[in-house]
Amino acid sequence: MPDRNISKSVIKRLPVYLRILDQLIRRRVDMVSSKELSAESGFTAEQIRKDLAYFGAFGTRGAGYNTVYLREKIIKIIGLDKKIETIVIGAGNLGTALTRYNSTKNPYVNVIAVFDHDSRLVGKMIDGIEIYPIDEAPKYIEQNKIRVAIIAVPAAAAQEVVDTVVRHGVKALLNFAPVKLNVPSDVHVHNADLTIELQSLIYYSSAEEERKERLKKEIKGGKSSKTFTLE
Amino acid sequence: MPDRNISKSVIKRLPVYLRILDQLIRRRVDMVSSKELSAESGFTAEQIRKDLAYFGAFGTRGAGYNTVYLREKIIKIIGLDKKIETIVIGAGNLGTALTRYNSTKNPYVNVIAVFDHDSRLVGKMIDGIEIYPIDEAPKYIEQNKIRVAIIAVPAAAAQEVVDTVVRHGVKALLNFAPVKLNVPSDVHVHNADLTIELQSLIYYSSAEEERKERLKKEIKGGKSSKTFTLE
DNA sequence: TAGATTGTTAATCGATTAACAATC
DNA sequence: TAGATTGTTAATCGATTAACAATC
Repeated sequence: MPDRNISKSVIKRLPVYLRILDQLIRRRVDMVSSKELSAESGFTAEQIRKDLAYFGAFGTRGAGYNTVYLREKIIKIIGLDKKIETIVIGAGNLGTALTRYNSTKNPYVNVIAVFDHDSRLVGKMIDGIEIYPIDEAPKYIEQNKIRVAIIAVPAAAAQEVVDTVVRHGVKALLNFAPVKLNVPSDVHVHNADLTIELQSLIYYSSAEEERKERLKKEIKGGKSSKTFTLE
Repeated sequence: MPDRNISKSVIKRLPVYLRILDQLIRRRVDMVSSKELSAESGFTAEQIRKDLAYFGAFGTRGAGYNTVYLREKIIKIIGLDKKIETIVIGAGNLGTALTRYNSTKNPYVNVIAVFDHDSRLVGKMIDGIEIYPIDEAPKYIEQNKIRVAIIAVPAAAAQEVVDTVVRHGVKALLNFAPVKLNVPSDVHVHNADLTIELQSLIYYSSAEEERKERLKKEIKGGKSSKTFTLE
């Protein structure tokens, strides 16, 4: 797997391709072109070809990509070929919903334990997944070689929790707490701050903005509000 | 408010600045430098100054930014100065959690109604917010001039729901459904696909990757894993 | 062979970083 | 005045887009 410094943007698009391939395979589609992947993903065909080319030549000129083969390749690139197990820290509303959501929607990653500070929650189950006391997280992480954790604790508690899990081997974090987390340089954090997402949307929702946006787009080349669909 | 084509990346950073300012004001801090904002946000001081300068000259040379004044300015820029009301479509696990989460964590945006297809959920309350039948969404959106909606329905239902809400005036969408939504060019979509976030993290969690990442960073100038804190 | 579509190199675009004059 | 920090312009970097030769 050749692999220099692939950018974050490329890596974030890979799971999108994977999802589309899963759908195509379910529909028994054999081959797919970058143009068709573009229609389904919203990314340009050139970008898709370039993204894939970072990792190898997976397509057939004149024909496109074999869906099953490309899917396998992407799974290997991301690292989803081994069983991936993760934990959720925080069994509040969000932690509970994320745990449930993941178990139905994510075929590649399993939440195998939830941790919480609140002793009243400990021992309860979320979709068959047990809630453990937060103190047991270090041992659990080490024994189960957990590398990825989902942080769904209040902002004030997040840094301490993260320091702990990182100390015991976690290398990547999906952070829902509204704080900047400080981590060693070999640990990756993806922030999924819902408040910030929602607030920045407001900017685009006002009437004046619409006009300006439309104007900008029209000047740029007048792409009429086209929709992307598989042709 | 001068305002050409400010990039999405800039707009996404504004709520981060806002959150930090809120914290500083709560701590009765009067002035803040771009360097201090950098420490709290993780963005560079240059970038912060540049971001703010797109909208005006809010600082004082030699002294920094007045927290209260800058907060007010950012609120105006984003459009959070008017009361912002939004709706959640989908009262499943995720929709429910998002509704609850927002009411405690987001001081600037209110979820005022939830909609669901399932008649067994209709009439129930989530933190004092009522669940309505999805058919009532069009009327509700128009009467309450809703411009922003949060989509938390299954992938298969998302496009239809979005078509409907957009037809009745929604201009910005926070989409949790794992599908590419097709919308007119004057409507904005932020995708918050948790599955994709989590999957792309896996790439960064493997042992080989760590080595490469470390290597890359060391070559680039050996920033030791420093932590950012307010000095 | 003709048509289609990849893989890759070159050109463009945009965003970040660096530098520094302005000025409190 | 000296020190600090902004606002802004210029330089750099990186990512996207365009173009096209390779080839099925």
